[in-house]
This record gives sequence, structure tokens and C-alpha cells, in this order.
Amino acid sequence: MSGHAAAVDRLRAQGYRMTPQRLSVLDIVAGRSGHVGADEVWNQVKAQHPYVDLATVYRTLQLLKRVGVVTEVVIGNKLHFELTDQHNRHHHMVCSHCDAVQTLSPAYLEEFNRRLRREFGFAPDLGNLTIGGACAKCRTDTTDTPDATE
Amino acid sequence: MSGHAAAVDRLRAQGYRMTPQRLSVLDIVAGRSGHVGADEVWNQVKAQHPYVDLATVYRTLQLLKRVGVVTEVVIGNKLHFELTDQHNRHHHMVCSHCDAVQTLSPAYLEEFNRRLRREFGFAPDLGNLTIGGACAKCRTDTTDTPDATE
DNA sequence: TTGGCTGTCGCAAATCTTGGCAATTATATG
DNA sequence: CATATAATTGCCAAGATTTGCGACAGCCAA
Repeated sequence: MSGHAAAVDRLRAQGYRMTPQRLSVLDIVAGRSGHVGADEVWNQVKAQHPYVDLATVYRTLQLLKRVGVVTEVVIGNKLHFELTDQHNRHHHMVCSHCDAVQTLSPAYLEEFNRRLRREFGFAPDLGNLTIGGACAKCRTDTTDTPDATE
Repeated sequence: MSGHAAAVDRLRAQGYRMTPQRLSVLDIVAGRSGHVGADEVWNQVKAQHPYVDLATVYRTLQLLKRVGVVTEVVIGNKLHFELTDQHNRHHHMVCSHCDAVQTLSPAYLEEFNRRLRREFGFAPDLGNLTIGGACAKCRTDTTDTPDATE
């Protein structure tokens, strides 16, 4: 409940409104420690508001993402979302073999971030950065060591 | 035609076959300096083989990607592909406002790559890395400076 | 309060991508 | 060159996500 007031403010500040549907979506994402799939969010939303459409859930998640309240993580072919934690920002390493997700401190990319801004004027949105690859476990499991790693 | 022989060898070496469809897809991607959308590939493939299915194009592109012949770039919500240039590897910076694409030397991520392997045993597939964000032009155009940049 | 403007929603259709399955074809072998 | 076999294709449909649109609701001005 605490974080919701802030989210409402953020929406209002940009001319958006807080609706029951949006509150519900926010509740569900906020109620998780990790990330949630869009479909999962929908299922839970329907428990409270059976009439809510899946499109609304998607739109809401994209909205919350745009406003900075939630963060999008691409896992496999599906979109997942998690509450943006201002005090514990992190990136994601997703194993393309087993879809396992590890978090990564932004410290690892600070220098990189600065260089992109300085040298290209490009402001990377690393909040949405997801790094694909092979996790330690799957690397030993598979015979074909992916060397397209550069 | 020159690069194709190498591609054929790569496929054969892993037990795959070279079919007219695959050759056609390869031709088209190779005929571009930049990246091509899957649909665009399909349209051009159909000019030569009208019966080819879109699914085949997607499967072929994924195959060529797996073998390392082409590289996948996510632009907007669509998949694009380009010929993998062994001698000029690069990453992509995609502006989320105007979908402009800039290339980035892998040198910028060498240190990062090494740390991930060393500290996590995670082998990042940076060949597929695409960094979203706001390009220099769009940053000045937009009023809402995206600070969710971390 | 009454309009009017704008943001939202539900619904349906469209778009992009992937998967199942039977028919077809590339390739090694005799 | 004919044959066997496994890879590949086409076709179809499903899954995931986005978009267009008409209806509706909140909010500000008069």
C-alpha cells in the first residue's frame, strides 16, 4: 500500500489516471518478490475483477513500465514484470537454455553506461537490460559450447 | 556466392542440409548491407519460390542464427537479421523512440564479458545484445528526459 | 449542473512468432 | 542409379502481444 501512493502520484504527474484495474495490476506485481508473467497477472486480476481484459493488463503493464513503476524482463518468449526497486536496481542474466534468471548489480555496467553517454550521446535504458547467455550449469551440460559469445 | 560455401559447410558440419529455401533466405540476408525484417525476407523469398511458407523463413533464420551465420537484432517489436561479420563484430544500440540503430564495437563490452564469466560462470551471448535507450537526437527532442536509465 | 474534452476499457481483429504433423526431399549407401 | 532414412517443408493453428474502435467515465470550465 505504501508504494502505491507514489505510483498514483507518478501517473497523475504525467496526466494518467489511477483506475481499479491499474491498481489491481500494480497490487499483484507489487505482491511478488520476483517477476510475474503477463498471463499470470491477468489470472490474478480476474479474481478481483472478472471482466478485465487481457489487453488492459498489457496496456497497464506497459504504462507502469513507461512511468518507471515496474520493470520489464524478457524471459524466453514471454514478458515478465517486477516492481522497480529504486534502492536495489539490478539487471538480469537469463539463461537461454533453462530460462533461469540471475540478477546483476548495475555496478557492473556503470562505466559502460558513462562511455555510451559520453561518446555517443546515447542514453541507454539499462533498466530494461537483459543479458542472454548460458548459465554455469547449462554450460557444463551442453556439448555445443556456444562460442558466439564474443 | 562466396560466403555461401562457408555457410553450407557450417550447416553440413552440424548435420543440417542445404535446401533451396535456405539458400534463398541466406542470399537475401547476405544481399543486404544492414538488417532485414523476417517479413521482408519472406517477401523476397517468395519472388523466387512462391510456395515457401513464412514459418520456414523463421525456422531458417533461427537456424542460421544458431549456426552463427546470421545475427538477430530486436528492433521495436520485430526481429531483424543481418549477416554475421566475423571480422567486424558489433552490438546494436536501438533508440526506443525512433528505432534508429547504431552499431557498437564489442571492445566496449570486453571487460564486462570477462567479469561475467569469471564471477558468475555465465557466458553472455553478446552477439545478440541489443541495448535500448534514447539516441542523441531523440533525447533533445523529447521533453520527458528518460531518467530510468540508471 | 451541464457540456465537452480526454483518458480508459472491453472487445475483436491484426500482427508477429512458434509448434505439431503428415508429406516431401536431400543425402549417404548399396 | 535406386533405396532407405532422417531432415525439412507446407500447412494449419495456437500463443503472445499489439492495435483500432466505439462506449464510457472522470474532470475542468462556464
